[in-house]
Order: sequence, then structure tokens, then C-alpha cells
Amino acid sequence: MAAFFGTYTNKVDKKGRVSVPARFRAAIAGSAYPGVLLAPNEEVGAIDGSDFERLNQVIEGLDDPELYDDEAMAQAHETLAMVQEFPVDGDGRMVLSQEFRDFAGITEEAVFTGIGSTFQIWSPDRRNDHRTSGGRTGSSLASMRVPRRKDV
Amino acid sequence: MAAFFGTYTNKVDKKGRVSVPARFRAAIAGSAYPGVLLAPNEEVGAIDGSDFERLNQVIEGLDDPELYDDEAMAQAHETLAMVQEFPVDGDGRMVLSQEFRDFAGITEEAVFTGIGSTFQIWSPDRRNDHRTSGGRTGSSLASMRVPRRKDV
DNA sequence: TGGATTATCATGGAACTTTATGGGCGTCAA
DNA sequence: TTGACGCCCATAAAGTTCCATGATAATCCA
Repeated sequence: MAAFFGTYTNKVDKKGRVSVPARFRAAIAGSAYPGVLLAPNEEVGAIDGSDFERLNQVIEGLDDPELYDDEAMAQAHETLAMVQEFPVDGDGRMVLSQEFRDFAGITEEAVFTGIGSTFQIWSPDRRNDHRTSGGRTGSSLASMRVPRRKDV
Repeated sequence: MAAFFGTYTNKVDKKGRVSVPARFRAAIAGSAYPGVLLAPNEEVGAIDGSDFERLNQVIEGLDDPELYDDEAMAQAHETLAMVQEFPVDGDGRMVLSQEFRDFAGITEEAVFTGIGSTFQIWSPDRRNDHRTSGGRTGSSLASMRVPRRKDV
């Protein structure tokens, strides 16, 4: 499974091109398709990203009645309808569409944040606001719990 | 699972390179990726470290609705966004980024402390302050508890 | 068992590779 | 033809590998 983590800030040139962080590229390497999948995240005003493998898992999950009730299903459909494919070129860059840049308020720079099996793309300002708001006290890697191994 | 313990002090050269203690390298040997994962620990002003296996466990846990509510998830995302990957070279060294050195106040030397399934990296001064403050009386290996074995 | 030999480790420097970034050039379609 | 787009090239900075050395620790053996 692709694992995305860390924060990277890259320039967006006048063509709308931006380098996908090398570590993220490595995470999606070997995937069936050399690119990423992006969708607006309306909750936070950023862009969500993932690879094909993750999307396939999500799609499979839709068939599980325990995961989705009617309301959640309708919402999931809306989200899937917003997903777009962005190829990554030979130099490791993709072209962020004007539509998505406008949505996320991205102009000169884009901030990539890895959050596990997916990642997000932010404008620097919004990223800062989001990070400093919410009053989250510093968590730490050492304090994060892992699922207790189930003895079967 | 990787087990980290003991304290080691190593030099940081002008490129920011520092040897990972051989015992720690042995602990992560066999991991899918020859490197360590580091994240700032804002509570104590040091750097938390772990291996890939541990991070993957954490990431898998994120899909478990019983482990994370919305608030805990937001916090977990913040932590993951701070995690960075540091490859360990053939000589057993990694390059501590300027950002992380600044955060932890590390200049010439770095102190590695193993604390179980993760480890920490300190500036010598902060390490000293932290150890001597807090009034923690000496615990002992003999007094430490272990989980009761479950009969299955 | 004392001393010699062999690993392993931490450290320094140099050479090499990758990454992020900017620009150019042809193609296709509106 | 004027963008939008894909593709290729150039380059500086950063990251990574390679080689050398002294110090310490482990091993061997007569």
C-alpha cells in the first residue's frame, strides 16, 4: 500500500505545473497508472489526492453495507464524481488544472501533506491556518497507538 | 518488532550527517526500507523516530473507525504530515535536515535514546535538562511490568 | 592467557546522482 | 493562430553513494 507522509512545498509555474514530491512519486511507483487522482475537499478547502490502488479499495468498500448507509452512499457518489486523473510527466510534474488551483486558492506555491494512504494539496496560507487552528496539542509519533493484534 | 533501548551520542558533521547507532540499525534491519522515520515531538523539543513497520501499523489503524474519531483523526493527520523519511546510507548514516536540527537545537552532537518501539534524538543539553528535571526517581528494569499472558 | 589478527564502528571528504525548476518546440484543436 | 498540452533539454541545489582512516571491540591461536 502506498504510504504518504511528510510536508513538501513546491513552486507552481505559469503553466500550472508543479513537481510531485519525489517521495510521493516513489509511493505510487509501480501503480498501474503513472499519475495521481485528485478531488476537491470541500471541508477544508484543499485537494485530496491518492493513487489508483486506494481508489479501487474505496470503490470495493461501496459494496459493503456496513460501511455505507444511504446518506453516506449519496455523499460518496458526489465525491467520486469530482475525482480527476492527473498524469505525471517524465520530470515528475503534473499540471494542476486552473479549476483546482482556484478551488484551493493555490497560486505560486503548493503544499503537499502526506496523511497516510492519501495526501492533500494546499495553498500555503490555508495550510497554515488549518494547522494552527483547532487547538490540537502536539501529538507525537511515539504516542500514536497501533491496533492491538488480534489473537485468533 | 524493532526494539530500541540505550543511549548513544554521535557527532553531526557540517552536512548534517550523523551515524545511526549500530544497535538501532540492527533493530531496523530487515525492514522493507533501509531508513528511519522522524517527526518533531513538540512536547519535549526532541525528535521522535521509528521504522516503517511501526508507521504502517499506525496508518492501517487510521482506517479503523473504533480507534479514531474525527478529532483524533485530524490530530493524526497533523502528526503524519510532520513525519519525514530519512534513508540510512551504506555506512549507517543519515542526513538530519536543517529543519529538524533547528527544531531540536542540535548542532555538533546528537543523543539517541531508545524508548521501546520508538526512539528519540536530542541535543545533549536538552537531554540533560529533561533527564534531571521532573523529579523522576530511578525506576529499575526489575520493577517494570509486563502484560499478563492471555490464555486463548 | 597474552598478544596478534580481524571485524566493526564512527567519522571525514570527494564523486556522483537525483530533484526541482525554468525554458523551448512541435502538435492538436477550437 | 492562439492557446493548451505533451515532450525534451538545461541547470543549480540537494541528496546519495563511494572510498579512506583511526578507534574500538571481538576473535583467534600458540
